[in-house]
Amino acid sequence: MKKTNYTKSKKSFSPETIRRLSLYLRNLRGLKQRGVKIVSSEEITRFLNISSPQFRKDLSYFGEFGKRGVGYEVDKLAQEIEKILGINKEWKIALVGVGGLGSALLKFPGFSKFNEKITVVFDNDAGKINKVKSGIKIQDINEIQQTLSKKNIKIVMICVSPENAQEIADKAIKANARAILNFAPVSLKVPKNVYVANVDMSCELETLIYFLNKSGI
Amino acid sequence: MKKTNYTKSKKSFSPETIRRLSLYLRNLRGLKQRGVKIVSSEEITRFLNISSPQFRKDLSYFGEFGKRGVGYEVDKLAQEIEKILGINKEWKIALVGVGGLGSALLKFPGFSKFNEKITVVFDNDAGKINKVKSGIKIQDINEIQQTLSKKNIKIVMICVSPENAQEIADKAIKANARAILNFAPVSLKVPKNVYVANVDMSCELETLIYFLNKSGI
DNA sequence: TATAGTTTGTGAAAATTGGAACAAACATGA
DNA sequence: TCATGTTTGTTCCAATTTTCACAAACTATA
Repeated sequence: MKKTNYTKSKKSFSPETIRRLSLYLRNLRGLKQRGVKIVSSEEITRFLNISSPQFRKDLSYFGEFGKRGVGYEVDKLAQEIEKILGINKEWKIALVGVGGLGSALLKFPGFSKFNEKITVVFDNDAGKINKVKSGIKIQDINEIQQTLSKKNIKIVMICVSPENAQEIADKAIKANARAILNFAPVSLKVPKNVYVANVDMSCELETLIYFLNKSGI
Repeated sequence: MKKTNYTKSKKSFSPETIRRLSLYLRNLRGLKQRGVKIVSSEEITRFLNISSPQFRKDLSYFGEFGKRGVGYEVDKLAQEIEKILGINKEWKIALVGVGGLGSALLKFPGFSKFNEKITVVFDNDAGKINKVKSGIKIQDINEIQQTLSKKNIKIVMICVSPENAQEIADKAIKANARAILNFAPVSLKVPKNVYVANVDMSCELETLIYFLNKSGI
């Protein structure tokens, strides 16, 4: 008897695939700015430390976006990846902790462009609350619950000291945050339905030092 | 005939192992500060999203550091990992670009503590050159060659705009830098003997948004 | 000393991830 | 229209990475 293929298993991809899609997207935007209309998998991966089959396979998990014998339309593929990542819609972000790093992130062009916008800012320092920074009024951290609910914000960037990071994470989650971008050098404990990404500079630096040191100065 | 074991193949480990060692170290330092003397592989991994066999195996690539039936001495293991990573000696770091992010990194406690120190700072803005920031005098970027050579600095943090990042990387490499911690959202092209680690915030954020979006808001 | 209870270190299995190869699809030019 | 050359999408295979399971080593207690 012939087996039907209804259960054709959609092969699952690595989370690394998603990270790479983000890289591809950045590159595509650069190409677009330079006026490039068509790009091949070979060209786009040439300087990315990624193989061209890897690129094609990453895309294949989500559909067919190229034309054989030709390549990929830069603009169209960029839009498709934006759709895949979900950044075709606007995402509002709350930032907690307006110290040096928090202030820098408020000005960071990588965020303010496109559809990822820091729209609310919190701090616990009375000297900062109600001041305006980069066009945004700093709110009391104790208002986080009502503000996130009212504005329906699900993403929180934590830029406070490692000692306070867990407490802030707890407050954010209580206020229905679902995703945390953590800049504090500490491991956060969160429930399973909350996503955490760590931007861990000292970890990157130490990894770098290991390989540098091993190579003999 | 009995085979000698001189050629016992030291199994090779993943680069992820190194990244995890850095995480373990941070945790051990936290435990030490809280006065904990002994820790088991189960306890230390409990909140790290890492399994306890993974922890033990990661360490096993470098030696035996625990006592069976007991666990690991917190302070001793921390020192051993510092030795493995090479951060038991002091590493001098140059920072290029004293904008918002660069200024924040100068104050970042995760770097200034321990043996990783930013000792030189460069910028190309005449208004900033020769000013002192966080106790360090900002130098002209054009002095990078002689300064890195003279002070024997091998690690460079790049905190400039994505447009200028490649040019800065080229200058740093020409000045004999061997490791680059890149904060600019761009992929750098470097020779094979230069190590690059990227701290890529927008990439992390977009990965986060993907999973958040997929989960249904 | 012997026994029971822990926890490490590690070899082997399982799972995941990346790479190579190739058929299918398209373009071009004769 | 046909042949040639190019590039994608995908299957299969190789390599890497993680997990599992358990012997070895240690403590504590009777």
